Amino acid sequence: MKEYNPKSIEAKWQKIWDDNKVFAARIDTPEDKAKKKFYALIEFPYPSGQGLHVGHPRSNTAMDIISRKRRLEGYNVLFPIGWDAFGLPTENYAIKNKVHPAIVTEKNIAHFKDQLKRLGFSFDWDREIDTTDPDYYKWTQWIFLKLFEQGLAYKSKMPINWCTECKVGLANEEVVNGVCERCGAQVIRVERSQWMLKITEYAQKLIDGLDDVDFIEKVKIQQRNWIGRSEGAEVDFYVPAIDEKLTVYTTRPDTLFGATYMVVSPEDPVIDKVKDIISNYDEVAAYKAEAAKKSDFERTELVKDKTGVQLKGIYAVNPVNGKEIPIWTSDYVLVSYGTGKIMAVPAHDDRDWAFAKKFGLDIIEVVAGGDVQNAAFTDIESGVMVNSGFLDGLSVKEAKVKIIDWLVDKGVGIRKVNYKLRDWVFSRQRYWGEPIPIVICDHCGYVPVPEDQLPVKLPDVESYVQTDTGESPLVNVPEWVNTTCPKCGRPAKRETDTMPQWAGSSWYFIRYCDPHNKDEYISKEAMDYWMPVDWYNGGMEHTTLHLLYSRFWHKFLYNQGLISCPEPYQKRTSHGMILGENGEKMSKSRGNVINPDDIVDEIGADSFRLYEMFMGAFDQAIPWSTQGAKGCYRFLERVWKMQDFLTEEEEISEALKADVHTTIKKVTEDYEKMKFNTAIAALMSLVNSIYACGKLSKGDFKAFLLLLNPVAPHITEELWEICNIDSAPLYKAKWPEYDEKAMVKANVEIVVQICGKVKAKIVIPTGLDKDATQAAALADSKVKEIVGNSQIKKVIVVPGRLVNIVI
RNA sequence: GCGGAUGUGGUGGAAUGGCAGACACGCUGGUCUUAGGAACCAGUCCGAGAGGGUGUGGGUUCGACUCCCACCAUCCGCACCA
Repeated sequence: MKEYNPKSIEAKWQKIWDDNKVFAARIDTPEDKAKKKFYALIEFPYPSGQGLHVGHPRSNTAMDIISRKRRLEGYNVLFPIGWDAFGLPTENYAIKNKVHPAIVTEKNIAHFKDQLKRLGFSFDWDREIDTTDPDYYKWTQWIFLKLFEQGLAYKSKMPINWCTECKVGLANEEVVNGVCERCGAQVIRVERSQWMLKITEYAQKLIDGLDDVDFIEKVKIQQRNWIGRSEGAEVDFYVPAIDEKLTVYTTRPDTLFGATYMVVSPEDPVIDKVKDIISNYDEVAAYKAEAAKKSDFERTELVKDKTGVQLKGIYAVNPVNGKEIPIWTSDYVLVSYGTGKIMAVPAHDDRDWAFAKKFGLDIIEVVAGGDVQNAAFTDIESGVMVNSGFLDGLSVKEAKVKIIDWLVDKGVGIRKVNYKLRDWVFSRQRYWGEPIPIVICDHCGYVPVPEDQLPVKLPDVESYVQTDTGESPLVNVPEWVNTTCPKCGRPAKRETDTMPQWAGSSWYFIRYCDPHNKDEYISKEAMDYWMPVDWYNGGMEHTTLHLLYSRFWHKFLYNQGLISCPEPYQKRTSHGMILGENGEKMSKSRGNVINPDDIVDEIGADSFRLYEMFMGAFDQAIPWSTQGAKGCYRFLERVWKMQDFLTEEEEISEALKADVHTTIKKVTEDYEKMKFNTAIAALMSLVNSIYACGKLSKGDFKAFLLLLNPVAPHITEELWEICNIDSAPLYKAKWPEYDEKAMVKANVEIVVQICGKVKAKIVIPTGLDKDATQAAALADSKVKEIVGNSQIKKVIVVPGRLVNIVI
């Protein structure tokens, strides 16, 4: 027997798989199409300069296991790979080192590809895509134009999140704790004209669609929370001084009788309108200026301490009782949610209560059950309406229905659903992104670039740095910017903003089905066969970003009749992070980064993959342990040496046979549930049993190799070949099946408890009935001794498991 | 504050109503060795033992890591969303 040499084995099989295109997904022949399809997807990597980190292989290996298992089960499997290559780090690197981002990208991709190939993933490399390839982003631009045609892409001057460091506008999703998700610099609000995508139009569809897909529950919950649907009413408050209605949004219309003042956000246009009417405009204007200066971070920091100014000299009329209430402005009311105005009910809302206490405003109880002078009473389950005219005596729930009917009837309010979700800021003032295919014409406005002129390619520029005003470096390329209007033919300018990183990844799973199509973004044939993705694994950090954005694009395409399924992903799972050996998040600055290359060099890809799957529960964060990885290498060495155990015997023992079948069942089921750690533990146990026997039949070895193959594909193929398990290679074999009958052993050990404490163990024949089991337990000498003369009150028998005697 | 999770040996974890600690890592002792950071063998929850033991306190049950109630701790996400 040769020594186990992972390096040569792995190189050998990777070449065989490649040369024979073993993992190519095809629908060329009727036989291909007759097969059941399985589309497995991982989030395509961003090819950063640092190369692959150990997080990538965790997701990749998991889906590789599922894909390999599916192939052995006879499915036609699509398991593609590509590059999400537009983005800031590459651009920043390009700026610093004065290299074209395309060259940096090419270099990084080559490095990533090399690293991934060494790990032996069964990707279909013929379908490799790259979001920065004009042949790819042509279709990204094409989809943008579809959105534009339907009015879902629009330009709007609005306050956006501006990163002071990256000098770039950010989506809400990219702002974390008031700082830039990427660089950590402060984010401030600035007014800018931006391209926006109307994801809000799909808010309800994005919620509803979750009912029809198999996503892990926490993903669904997080998406629902992020979209933030709430039901309530809009109510009009008349303001006599300007003869206008101010409309507020509330989820508690039942508390309308308790509204003692009104608050508008500092940005509300009504402030301008009352400029000459109110007596303290200077004070209000100063407050407004102060609020505008505050960054989001400062605004959230001051959560507890409420500020505000009354608009003195005017009041609003509560439609339900004609009461005149003061109007205030405060930054605890957000311009971007609801109507930007609220009715304040301090008795039943914590924020209003804090504000009212600070400024000495009235607190009127309208729901009985609390002590509203000491704290807001916000329980909506138990309260009964009081001080509320025709609502008195009703429950909160009943009052809600009745008041809305009343408001609608009187024409002073409507039922209203609101969402926290905002439209998606889609412009970036950066170079390394897809150009937005729009021409700005003084006469015609925003004019889409005609389809036959796509792609609008990125021109070369001298410098990738934004201008001082924060515009895209593309403005410095006059020969590119200056063009003619496709509509009227007069001189016009190209849009210089580019798309955000999220654009290319919002539809890449569609392109994988038909990556080389020059005429369409996907053919009908490929779409009908491959879509939707059957199983998508990825990180939780993408739940409210990529995962939501791509569902939005997909639903839009579905609405346009451009794709045949309403949801892109049938199933979504998520892996836990791999931490450094010290239990902290892996990062360069902490110096705890593990490079997969080093591990593969030392113990090989199979051991590396095995350890990544064995280290712990797949969905939990787990610290890396290089020692643990070496333990997996030891296991594979033991597997390697099993070739010496092979005998001509067909069955070694009944017990081993039962072990093999039990393991087939366990491993088959555990892989499906992504319980890779216990599947591998079962395989290790089986190896321990085989070692105890010291011999092994070919049939048992065959089953074992197939079970281990998805995790450790190289060593299993090699052993299959050298032990001559079959004339065809393992990758052409069939997944093993288990026989329930073979899993049953002749005898079984059961536990005898006395009053719930284990006192003895007895071996009885399998299948013994309750009475016989009980008799066997009572006949045991140790049991007899303990029971003695005590009276037996009760005996519980669980056949095949235990007997519990209560005395 | 709201939402979600997690809590078991020295470590990663297993067991989802039926023998707690499977499977590994580490450690201890041994075999072989010039050597061992290799390989193999034995041991390894605590306790001398009876017995005790899954964050804490209660409950349900013949029986609870598992189910119920209350609490504590840690992690993650969202956060003035009316």
